[in-house]
Amino acid sequence: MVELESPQLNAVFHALGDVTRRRMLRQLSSSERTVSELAEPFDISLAAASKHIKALEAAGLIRREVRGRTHMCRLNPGPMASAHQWLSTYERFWTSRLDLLEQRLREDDARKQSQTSEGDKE
Amino acid sequence: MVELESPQLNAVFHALGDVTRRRMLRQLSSSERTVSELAEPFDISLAAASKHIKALEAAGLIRREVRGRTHMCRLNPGPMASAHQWLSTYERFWTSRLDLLEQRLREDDARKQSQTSEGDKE
DNA sequence: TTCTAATTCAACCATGTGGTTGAATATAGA
DNA sequence: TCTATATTCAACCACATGGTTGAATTAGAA
Repeated sequence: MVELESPQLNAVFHALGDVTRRRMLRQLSSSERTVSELAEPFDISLAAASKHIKALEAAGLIRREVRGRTHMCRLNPGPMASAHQWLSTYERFWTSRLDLLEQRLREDDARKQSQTSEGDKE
Repeated sequence: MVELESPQLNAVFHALGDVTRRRMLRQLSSSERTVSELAEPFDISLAAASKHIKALEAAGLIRREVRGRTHMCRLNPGPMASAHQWLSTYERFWTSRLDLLEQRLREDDARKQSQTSEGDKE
């Protein structure tokens, strides 16, 4: 059910590649917040904060519920799970020394059967 | 030991926010490759590929070993582990319904003690 | 209705990004 | 030594990004 297509991942990783936005997510992990509440800790204009929030929303990382004139934002964890899952593919590379040995063997293997049939998708 | 400071995370997430670079990492997960080997599947110039590789290197996601005139690249998993770990902080938000209930309670809690002492760092 | 608060929009700016091409560098091989 | 290969560098371009300011929009509150 978790989507791993590129456009989504692009947006998610891009959104996460900014400290301000990561801090906003951190804020939302304790409770939902309005736009002004999210903007408050930062020394930037409300308009700038609004743009950051739109980036998070575009990546699907947050959801917004308009209540009168205030916009209430809350975390939407799905895309984070996708990113997490994408990274998990590489988990064996950092987990154990044993896996490292295994990897070496697979490398030799791959090296033997020259460059026929590149199964790499993303 | 895993570093979670912002500049590193910025570079890592930024590097991951591009399909070409993610595909390059995918290639490197089966075996180490030279610059030209990494560039081959893409319809871009070698110079462009070289830039992508530099971005991955800057993020610490790959290591390069110069062997004569060829540059051999291999995966460096550490920073991926950092990103993975960063995301893990939010794991409870997507794992179980029970955690979702717990989160609601924490939200109410946070809401009660107004906005005093924002402990949010990133 | 009128004032004020919450948020976005639009225009603008400096800088970054991903791509190009052509030249430069350095090494392997004849 | 001469030539071909592997890679980077430099200059350039179009467009995205993150920021600004000031005006517009919308909805509570008086």
